[in-house]
Amino acid sequence: MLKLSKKIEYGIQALQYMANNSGNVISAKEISEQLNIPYDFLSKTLQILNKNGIIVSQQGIKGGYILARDPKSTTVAEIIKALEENAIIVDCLAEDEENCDRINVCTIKNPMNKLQEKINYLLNNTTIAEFSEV
Amino acid sequence: MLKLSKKIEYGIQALQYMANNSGNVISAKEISEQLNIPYDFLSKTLQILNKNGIIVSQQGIKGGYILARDPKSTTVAEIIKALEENAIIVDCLAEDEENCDRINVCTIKNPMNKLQEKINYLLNNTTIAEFSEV
DNA sequence: AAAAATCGGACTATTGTTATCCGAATTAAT
DNA sequence: ATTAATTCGGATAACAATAGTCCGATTTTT
Ligand code: FES
Ligand code: FES
Repeated sequence: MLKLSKKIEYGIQALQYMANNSGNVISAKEISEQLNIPYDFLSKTLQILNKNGIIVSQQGIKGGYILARDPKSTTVAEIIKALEENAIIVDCLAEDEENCDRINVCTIKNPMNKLQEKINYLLNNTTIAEFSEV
Repeated sequence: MLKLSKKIEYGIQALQYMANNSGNVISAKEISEQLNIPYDFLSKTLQILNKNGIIVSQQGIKGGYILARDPKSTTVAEIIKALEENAIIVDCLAEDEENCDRINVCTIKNPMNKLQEKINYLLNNTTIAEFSEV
């Protein structure tokens, strides 16, 4: 398994939708209906993206969200991080490496790290803008 | 999340161990003890790798496993497939694409596929041999 | 015959993901 | 002021996937 969560998938799709409607405040309801994403789940996702600076919210009636930045400068890596997830392929590459109870028997850390860095490069170099270009 | 399963992680580490002891038949018990991997779980993993041609088993006392091929020609992508898992980042890129109930509202298939292909390239070009070079 | 190993199926425990619910706060329009 | 539409935020439930365990059968060497 090497799958992105629905939170990330929906998040990216929602950001893509917002990028394609830039200038307008878009409500969670609109995105939910247009993209057939469960409303409550999407709301949570957008709230997290707002909290972490990827989008800006406007509360109250007529409220909704707008992209905080140029789609060209928002990377998939940043979105994943903003959604409070990560893209780490094996436990031992997590920040708190000392935490891994396999550290003493681990013989794959270095080679796995090479692979990880290449994946990071891809995620750091794919932006929301690329999702807008259909 | 973009994590490899323990089955894959243990599998790769076990193959790496076998590559470093090539020529010898290695038992699941030995690998389990040396690498501190749960025996039953590892056994299952090795049996699947055997069934799908990555390693060759020898039954009975003095039995165990040997790599079926040159470590240089066994890729991570092949290992994942042999373990009957996959490395597909979003559902809609699975083989049975028609199966995805979001196909009609999906606006991310093409861009996600580009990312997927780049990841596939990495997995197809990383071999067990690279895990042996410490 | 015994011992040490693979084989294979079933099962359980644990965790992680996905989805839902509900009440509170905010804001615009009436 | 009131109402309506929205975001906010915490709790919880339903579901799925992962990880780990157990046990008996089979194979093969000694
Ligand atoms: S498995 Fe934790 S250090 Fe590699
Ligand atoms: S989400 Fe299934 S086709 Fe894209």
